[in-house]
Amino acid sequence: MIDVSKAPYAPGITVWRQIVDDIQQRIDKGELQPGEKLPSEGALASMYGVNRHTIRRALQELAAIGRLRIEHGRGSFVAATVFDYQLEERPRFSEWVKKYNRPGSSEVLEAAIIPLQDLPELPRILRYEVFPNYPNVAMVETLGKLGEHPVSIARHLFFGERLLGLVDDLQKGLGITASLKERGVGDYTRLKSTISAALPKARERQLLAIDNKSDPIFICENVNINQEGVGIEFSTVIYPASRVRLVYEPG
Amino acid sequence: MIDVSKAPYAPGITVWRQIVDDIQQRIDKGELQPGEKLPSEGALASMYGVNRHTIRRALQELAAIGRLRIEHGRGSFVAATVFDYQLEERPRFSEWVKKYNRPGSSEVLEAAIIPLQDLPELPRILRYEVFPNYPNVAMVETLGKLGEHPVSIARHLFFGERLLGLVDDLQKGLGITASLKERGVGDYTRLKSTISAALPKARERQLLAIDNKSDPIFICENVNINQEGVGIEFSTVIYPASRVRLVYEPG
DNA sequence: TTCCATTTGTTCGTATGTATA
DNA sequence: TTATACATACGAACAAATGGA
Repeated sequence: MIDVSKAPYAPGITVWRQIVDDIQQRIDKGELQPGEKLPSEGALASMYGVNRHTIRRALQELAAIGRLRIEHGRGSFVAATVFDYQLEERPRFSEWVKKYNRPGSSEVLEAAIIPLQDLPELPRILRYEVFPNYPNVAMVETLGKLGEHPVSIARHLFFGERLLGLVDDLQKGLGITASLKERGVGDYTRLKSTISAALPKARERQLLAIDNKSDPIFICENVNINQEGVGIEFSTVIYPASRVRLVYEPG
Repeated sequence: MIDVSKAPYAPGITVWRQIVDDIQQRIDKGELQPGEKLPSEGALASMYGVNRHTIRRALQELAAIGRLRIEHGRGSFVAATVFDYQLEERPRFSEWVKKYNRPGSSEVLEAAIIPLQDLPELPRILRYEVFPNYPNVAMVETLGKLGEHPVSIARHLFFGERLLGLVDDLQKGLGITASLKERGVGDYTRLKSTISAALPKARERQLLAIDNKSDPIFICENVNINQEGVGIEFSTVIYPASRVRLVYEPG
């Protein structure tokens, strides 16, 4: 909660700007957490010792620059941290981490060899007509985080005899990209991504730490191929829409 | 409802596949409407003159390819029609219409000249640093349909003195692309699209005919520029996620 | 379903300081 | 100096949305 040391306001700078700066600093310091509700306008007005209009002017500004979310009849809330995920031909989680300069992690939730026939998404996969018809695939499920924020649940399916060893590699602590390189897949590119949206199931909400029941998730189905055009990986990645935006930038 | 002319099944092709094709055709012809409930498995079995297992195999396949939704204890329902929207450097609604071979329409909901200052999204717009700083913009809101299905609500903001006349042009029945061409904007391309997701507000649900309260929408913010790199249009487009998937295909 | 308390949104009015012609 | 316009700040009242009893 906010504790205002009722200092007199500096002259020469408008009061509402000083309040904007103050609240922004409290957010940056972590004193105010993403999603947290601010006191009501009336309460803030008396805490800061100003008129409600002055508080409103400050809150409007903070909302305009994306630090707050104001909801009619409910209150003002500290905006969630948002990570822009770039749709690219060569998507790499490590690039994303670098962009936001936070400790990224990719925890393996599950890894197993699965018979092709058991895949519920098999008909969709076959329709792309790029994946080799091996009897088994390597399935790896990972939870991606940027800093403390869970940002993705990825279900990777790797096609090809050599890639089945990936499951072991990962349990030895090797990363996916590293293991692929080891196994002769140095470069792979995106053929297609199909994006849909839905509300999360219970497990997804829990893993992605989605508080608000009405926050949707993105569901991206990706087809990745090697330089010869052979399907290497089919992945289904779930992103929490409250924390991740997808960005398309041609060229 | 389905009326099966109990023809003998073609040899050489499995019966369940023939049933899949038959049901798929009925959906395509419009004989079965999106959301409609199919007869029970037992009823279908006797109608098609096959065992219930054969029907089940066919229904499983139809669900796997996304044409049906099977709900335990309720029945099978024709899946909503899904339109894939391609993220492209030169997006045109007309291309989308062509792809699905349906009568497309773009109804103008509202068109007006608006002072720049009154735009709630102004701070975000300015951050792109490509839009000229005219005092007014032309705002056009359109409802896009493919066949009978509403697929988009677009709020276009056009920047530049010459483009203010667009508002009049549209009320005369001219299309956006045509009017732009008239006004010297022959070619414009996408600089960036930012995609988020949320649940629709009441008005959006109504316009987009979204039945299910928990069906999310895509919100795409697009920045379009001309060949000189000057910002022409900032648009916010809403797609119903139950009916539209976004597709990214590099190259 | 209705009612009520809380909270934000909007619109009046008033007063003051500052920049500009 | 004067007049004007503008942004800032305060006060009060009511409208509209939300959530819980």
